[in-house]
Amino acid sequence: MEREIAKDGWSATFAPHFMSDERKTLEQRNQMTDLERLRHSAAHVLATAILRIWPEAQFAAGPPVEQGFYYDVELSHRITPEDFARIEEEMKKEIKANNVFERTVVSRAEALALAESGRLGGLSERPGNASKFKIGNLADIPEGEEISLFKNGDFLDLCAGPHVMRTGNIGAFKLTHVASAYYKGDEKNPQLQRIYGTAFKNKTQMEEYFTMVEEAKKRDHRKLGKELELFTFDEDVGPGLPLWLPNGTVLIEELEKLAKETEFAAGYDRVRTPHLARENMYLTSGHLPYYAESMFPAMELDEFKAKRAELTERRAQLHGMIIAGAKSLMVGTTIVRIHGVTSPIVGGAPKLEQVFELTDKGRAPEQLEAMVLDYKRTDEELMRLDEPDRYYLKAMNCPHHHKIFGAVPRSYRDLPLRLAEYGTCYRYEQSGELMGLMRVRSMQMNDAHIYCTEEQFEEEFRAVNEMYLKYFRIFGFEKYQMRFSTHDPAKLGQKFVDEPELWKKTEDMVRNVLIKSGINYVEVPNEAAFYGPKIDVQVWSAIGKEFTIATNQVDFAVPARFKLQYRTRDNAFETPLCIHRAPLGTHERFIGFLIEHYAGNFPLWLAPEQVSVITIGTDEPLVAYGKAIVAELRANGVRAQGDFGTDKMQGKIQQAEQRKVHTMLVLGNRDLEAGNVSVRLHGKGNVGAKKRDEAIADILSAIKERRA
RNA sequence: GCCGGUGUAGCUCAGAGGUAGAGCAGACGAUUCGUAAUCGUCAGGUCAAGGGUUCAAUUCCCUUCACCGGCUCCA
Repeated sequence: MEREIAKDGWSATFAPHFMSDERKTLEQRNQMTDLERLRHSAAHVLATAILRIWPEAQFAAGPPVEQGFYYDVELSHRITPEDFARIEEEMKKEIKANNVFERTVVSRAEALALAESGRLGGLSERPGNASKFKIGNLADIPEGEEISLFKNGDFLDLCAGPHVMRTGNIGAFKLTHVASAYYKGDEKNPQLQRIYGTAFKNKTQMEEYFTMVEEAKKRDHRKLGKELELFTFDEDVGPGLPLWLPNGTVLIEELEKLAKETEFAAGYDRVRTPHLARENMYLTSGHLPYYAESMFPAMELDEFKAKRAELTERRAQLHGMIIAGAKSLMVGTTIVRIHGVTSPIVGGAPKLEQVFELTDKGRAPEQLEAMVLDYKRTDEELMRLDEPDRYYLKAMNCPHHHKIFGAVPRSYRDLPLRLAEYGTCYRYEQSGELMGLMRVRSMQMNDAHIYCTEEQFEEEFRAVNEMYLKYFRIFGFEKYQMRFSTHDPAKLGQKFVDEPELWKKTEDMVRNVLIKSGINYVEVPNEAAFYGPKIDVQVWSAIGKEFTIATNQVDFAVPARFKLQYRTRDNAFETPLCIHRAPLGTHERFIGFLIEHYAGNFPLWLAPEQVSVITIGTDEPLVAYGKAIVAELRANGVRAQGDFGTDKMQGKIQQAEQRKVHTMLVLGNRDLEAGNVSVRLHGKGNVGAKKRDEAIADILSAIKERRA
């Protein structure tokens, strides 16, 4: 697997790492780096230590990961960070013993026997405590593949390796946190305790790592968002629903400006659509029921709510009365027919919705008969009431855009039609998955849908990819990965629309564009959208979490569901292809990522506070000079403000630096006399005096050109 | 959603079964200063919410809510 080397250093250990969902092959395992071997070995040492304290522990999997290693363990004792010290003590002993990692190859039967006896993942045989997870792991090893065991000291484990030579090779390690994980990642399996740690060749490297982690935490968008007053969350508003403060709103509006300019130049038309729509549209689009659990529950508009409640109540009363009446009068007699099926009353009561019909009218008192008729009437009336009208908050903009496409007759001459909107979508993400701005429940998407013919597809798709790259150059993104997601033929008709030829055709088209454009990408099977293949751009947050920041998807299925058509040159009807694209993703995630990318030190064009004019002292002529400069900047659309108060200059500068104001113009009497301003840049310090007009012109051009 | 952790002033955090503290931010006053903080005064809290134990709970217990970490890198 290719690994990018981070240029700025902070992200080195968070470099992209693509692992397929499938079990890692032996071949891949043998490509483990030295550090990964060491960490994998540390996981075995961790298991050894845990077993010395809790011999009954059952182990599942203990691989190396991006930032260290873990081992999954089942244990009735809840391991907490308070236990770390004693576990680490035992680990140190094992490392000090400098035991060799001995590899042995065994037959499947031998391995199974060792697992049954509890020996695998144990320090000794444990009768009655079979290594159940190891048995499960064993089952995943393909027939014919070598089965190997590794042993360090008394600890014997089913393991494909590879390891370092001796436990003593683990120079430095530390347990970091404990979490939970399902065995084999399946929530139907038992939940295990996952003990995380990290390990390095030596102490110095480990210390460097922890320093870097601290640094990374400082650029976490959640921390900076608070410090710079960009956004906030409020319990009363709801989880995952960010409130954009004025500073954050500046970022949004600058991004929108960029997107609107870029899209206008690229021939997009802007549209606007409501935040919700009727149920029926989402039945057409296929979001219901398949996407339903990611959508907020429906809002029900029930014109007949009161009437419905009244009738339901009445029907329930009649039901009770009929049953009671029938029972008391004719116990054990079949007197009631329900939807044509006669059944005795005694015993189970018929269901409320069922219609009663007396079968033995001669014996039924009039009163009872009247009640049955009333019941039937009530029931029928209830059935005649219109269904309530249901509205859903939109989780995607595509259905609305499809409706716009379909709103007027389209000709091939109208294509490609590019409909763009910063549409606000709402998704009911699981509570545990929310994460600052990176995963939210309300989001504004840099969305557009391009309707085109098959012939136009390649050019359109290529142009979208170029738009990404253009944006990424502006922002100076270097560490990202294009991920091409394709379908899995085995899941046609389930996870993916059942159109094998179309899948193949569009995937080939997309792959072609990628290769022709010389774009570096990884292809991931089984990750496509249900309606077509897609390209996602993956980035990593400050603390190393992977996110999709932009997406470009092909849709050859949903336009047909909406019966979208255009008139062809030969006067026939054809369904267009649709490209869903969001190069700037959503405001929420994109800005979350930008905050971390820039560590809050935004370029001038984006900075919420672009210029602060600071006077040294409060002399009237000086303040007047400062005010004039602020006014001129603001007249030119620059977010400038003056700090003319009585604080000391150093104090004003510190305030501005802490707010990460991009440019500070410091004015003293010397500047006033010379017609100068002293320019100070955030993080760069004083860069010297300049003529006032020159300084203003520089600021304006840097903004206009969106210079980094 | 599930497992674990956390929740004290706007922010960062201290504290303890006997009724709450600091720094910064804020307000007011003084300070006239050349590139990351001058000084003083004042104000700030139902200690997340609800319930329980107790003479007494912010502290112990339970529930709820929110946030954080993990559940995706599976011998």
